[in-house]
Parts: sequence; structure tokens; C-alpha cells
Amino acid sequence: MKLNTKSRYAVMALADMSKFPINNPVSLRDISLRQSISLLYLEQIFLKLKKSDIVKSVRGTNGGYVLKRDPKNIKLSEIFQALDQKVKTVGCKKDSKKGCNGKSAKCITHELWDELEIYINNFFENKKLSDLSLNRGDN
Amino acid sequence: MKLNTKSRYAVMALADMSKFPINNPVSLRDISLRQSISLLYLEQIFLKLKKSDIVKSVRGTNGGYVLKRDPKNIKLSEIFQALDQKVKTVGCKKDSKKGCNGKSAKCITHELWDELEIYINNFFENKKLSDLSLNRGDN
DNA sequence: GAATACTTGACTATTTTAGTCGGGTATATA
DNA sequence: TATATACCCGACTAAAATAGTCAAGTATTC
Repeated sequence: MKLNTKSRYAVMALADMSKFPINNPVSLRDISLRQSISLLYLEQIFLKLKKSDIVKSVRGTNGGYVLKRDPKNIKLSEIFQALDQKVKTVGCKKDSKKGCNGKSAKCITHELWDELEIYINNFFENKKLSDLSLNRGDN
Repeated sequence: MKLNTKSRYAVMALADMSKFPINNPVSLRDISLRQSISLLYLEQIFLKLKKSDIVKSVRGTNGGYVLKRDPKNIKLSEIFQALDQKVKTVGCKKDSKKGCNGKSAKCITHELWDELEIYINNFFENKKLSDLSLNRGDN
């Protein structure tokens, strides 16, 4: 059970951005250097963040990306959703009528995984980008 | 972020077993049929559960596996550990001196992932096999 | 002694992940 | 207006993890 790098990097990159004055475009190149994340990979990630309205882009020289909202208003759950990163504990279909394992009803542990999924989502739902303790050190 | 089938099947299989009188060996063949899990795969899983002292085996005809403890005393976290299923949210080394991304210190979001890991482990730590609502239906 | 059921390591197909590549387009500034 | 910077975007790919299967056993009961 592990988090993929895309979502992790997304949070890292946004946390990096949030250290700078809002409306000041931050280039992916800079983030790439500071956080040691491949520039090309970051581009992929930011296209998704843009589509989900978390950042906006400024093209051209001195361009970059800008947070669309105050970090206080950006929930981590949004970031994960932007990257299609779902917490999927089960193969079981949500639709209980179909059944989980070809059988007629929910599988024996269905409730458990549902509960876990809600539990984890809850964590991200309650965390804001601004909650990350941003030490102004060398990172 | 998803759970692998091995851990999921392990929980399903043990939940299945716990419906039967303790000390009554349950064969993998039966579990396989009831839960629609490959027999060969179950064998792999149960070897690990056995090594971790969660079940014991009874060989021969009418043999099978038996829970070594009351379901009330089997934490889900033990089952996951038995299958080497760890909650790994980060690539960062635990050892904070090494640094996470080749840089000198912890990465900017290190605390967050640690927190998440503890949060999730906590879920499994507090759930017992006996907590699974076992409807005596067709599963 | 035949059938049942656990034991074990090695193997393999498929899927997912973690990126890279190549060729764009838009904008600022010199 | 040329050029460098930086975003845009789909397609591709190597490597790792997952989800199993296979083969060849051993132990026990009826």
C-alpha cells in the first residue's frame, strides 16, 4: 500500500510554491532544481493541477505557475483527485447489487474496506496545503 | 494508493475461517470455493500466515488450517505484517540524517507522510478479526 | 494404498509506475 | 522582431510490482 510519486511530487511542488508570494509565477525549472524532481515529470503533473483549477499558468519569459487560491483553501484531497489518485482499497464494485466476487452479495470484508477508504479520505479532506509545516530552511 | 490482493484475500479467508468452530480445520479448498480465490494463491498466503503464528496447519485428510488464537485477539495489523504489506507513503528514508531527496535534510512534506502512515497503521492496529461484521448469509 | 490436503520454490504474464521524448505554442524583453 | 524562456500535450518505454500458476513434493487419515 503505497502512495505514488505523482501525488507526492504534486504536494511537494505546491508546498514549494506556497513559500513564495502569491501572484509571483514560479517556474517548473526552479521547482525541479529545488525539489530534485524531473522537469518533464513536473510538466505532466502541473497540466493536471491546472485542469483541476488548483494553479494557473503564465506563459513566456518569467512565466511559471501561480496558485489559484490561498493555501488555506486548498485541501490535499483536491490535489490527489487532480492526479486521479484514488484510495482504492477494494476490487469490489461500489454498486452493491453486482456483488464483489461474482457472488450474489457483497464480499465478507466489504464493509471493512469501505470504512478504511472513508477513513483515509478523511485525512486528506481535513488537511490543507497551509497545514504543511514550512520550515524556511534549505528545502 | 491501493491494497494488494494478498492482504485482502488473507483477511477474507481468515474472516471466513472465523465463522467456523475453533479447532475445526478448514481446508483451503473450501475457502477457495466459498470466497472465489485461487487455491494455489491461498496456499501461498497461508504459508505466510502460518509463519507469523496466526494459523496452524493440520495435514492429511480432513485437515486444513485452524486459527491459533481467538479472533478477538487477532489484530488486522498482524495480518498485514504477515504478508509484508506495509503502509509506505514515502520514499524518504526513516533515518533523517540521510535526507530524502539527495538534499541535506528531510523533504518538505516529510512530516506529512509520516503522519499519514501512523494514521493508517492506527486503523489496522485497532481492528480485530472479530470486528468484521460476519453476516451468516451466503458468503 | 489411495485420496486429501498442506509445503515450497521457481516461474511467468500482466499491469502499473515512473518517468522520457519530441514536437509543439505563447509571451516578454532586448 | 528575433530569441530565449517556459508552458503544452500526446505518445512512448523501461523497470518494477502484482497476481497469480506450475511442478514436485510430504504427511495423514480412512
